[in-house]
Amino acid sequence: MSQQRHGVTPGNAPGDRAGAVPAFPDLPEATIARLPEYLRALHNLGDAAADTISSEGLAAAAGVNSAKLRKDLSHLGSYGTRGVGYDVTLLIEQIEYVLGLDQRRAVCLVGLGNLGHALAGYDGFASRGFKIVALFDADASKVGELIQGLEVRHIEDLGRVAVEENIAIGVIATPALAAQAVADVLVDAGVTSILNFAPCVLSVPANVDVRKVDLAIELQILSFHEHRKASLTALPGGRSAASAGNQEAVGS
Amino acid sequence: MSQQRHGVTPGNAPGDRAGAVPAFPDLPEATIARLPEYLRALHNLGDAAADTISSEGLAAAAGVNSAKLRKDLSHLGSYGTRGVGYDVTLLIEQIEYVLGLDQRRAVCLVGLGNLGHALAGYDGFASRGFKIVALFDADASKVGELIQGLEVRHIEDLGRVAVEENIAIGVIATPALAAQAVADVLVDAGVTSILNFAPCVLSVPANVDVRKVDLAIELQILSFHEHRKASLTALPGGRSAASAGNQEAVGS
DNA sequence: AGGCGCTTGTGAAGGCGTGCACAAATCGCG
DNA sequence: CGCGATTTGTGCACGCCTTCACAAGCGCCT
Repeated sequence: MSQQRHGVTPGNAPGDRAGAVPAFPDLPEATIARLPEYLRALHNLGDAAADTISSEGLAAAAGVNSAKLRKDLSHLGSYGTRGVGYDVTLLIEQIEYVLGLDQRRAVCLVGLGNLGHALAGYDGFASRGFKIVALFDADASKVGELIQGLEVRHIEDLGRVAVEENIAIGVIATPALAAQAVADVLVDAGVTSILNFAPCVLSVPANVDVRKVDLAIELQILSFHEHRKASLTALPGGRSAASAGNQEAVGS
Repeated sequence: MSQQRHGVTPGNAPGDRAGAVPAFPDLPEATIARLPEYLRALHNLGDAAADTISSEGLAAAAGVNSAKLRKDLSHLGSYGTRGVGYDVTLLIEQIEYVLGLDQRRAVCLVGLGNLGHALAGYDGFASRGFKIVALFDADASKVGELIQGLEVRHIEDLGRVAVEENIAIGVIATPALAAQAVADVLVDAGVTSILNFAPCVLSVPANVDVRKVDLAIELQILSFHEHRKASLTALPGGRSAASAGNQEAVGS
């Protein structure tokens, strides 16, 4: 599910390999969403395994169909060798290049409640190449607090600092009521990507990308599936606890 | 994008309204994912506005196309009145019923690091009808700690407690290496829905639903769009800061 | 009572994504 | 040097989802 999308108006030459410059083959959104998963799987494998991997193997590690994986990778060029597989190092490089991970992007985090605190200290960001360079909150009592070596600043400094530090990505972890105002400030400061944890819809200009993570929505979706499963009572192979271990392939 | 899905094998009578019993019109996954969003919008509106709302109005509040909203709602029956709109209260009731929110579902949370702590205290869960009834961690030094009035238990009690408390949904906020083992225990204890925050693929039986939230992946997707935007330098309406305020409709 | 405006519900078309199945390509071995 | 085993890259068909456009239905006003 692509989240809030926008007109892209690309129109590049189709067949040119991504040399080292602009010019993007416009990738399907679904593919883009899976590339980070492939990348993670590659890093896990790269630690221990051989220097080449088949589409079947990588697909299993990433939890997808091998045909899908091949098609995804084919969109960014031919970086595999028939009869052999994909060069792990080269593939990592390519995916990181396409995702733009070779360039450090400055991230700021707004809202340091429970969730914001956790995000500020989340290992996953740093270990995947993102660095939070500034923290903001509206609560004066939080300003000045040190979190992971970063000082919390007042939100009124957000606009200025965002410009100074050339921040590209803003993370909103404020209450819903404050989120739109924060987004407006971020946009004015030139931020063009927003990750929104507040449970609300954000209005932004068309050139700004917004992705939303709503924890409660995820639970509600699971709740639906629970409800559905519960309404199918009389079924073979019901609810008896399966024997230990994981005996199942990872569905599509 | 539906996450890890599984064969459903439904086959219900198509035209029957959801009276008060089982029998589900199998909703499209995409629709299910949007229902919580509609529900939130309805709650926001219900506080202040009239007791009826048009598809156009609700669609705007939820950030979607009005045609899509009507089709989504039509899947769960005709709860609107032509020429008038949807009865807010009735619609809320219906969506909550379909999502199974009228029944409290017990949730447990495993892993009380940074993220787990935040999730344990997250208002959004309680306010949307979910109640975390148990906390678990493998770290003995965390066991016994009180968080939001709940005592952290050792993970070896997970299986027993999950059965006792009839827990339906498990939230995994452990490091990636521990996640699969935790999932196995949850599954053995009869948990049939898992929300996974660990950056890894989980293997579970086909009757268990898994949804995954990976914060780093969200950032990487945004990073791609940043990269793409940056590679389209020479464009009209470039990067000059827009004037204050939000001047844009919320794209599809 | 009749007509008019408004809004829902839906048929149909188009686009996107998935997965199969196979041709093309590469390696290794005899 | 040729052959077979292996694996990538992709043409094609199918199904899901989105979007448009419009008929059907409802309430209100005259």
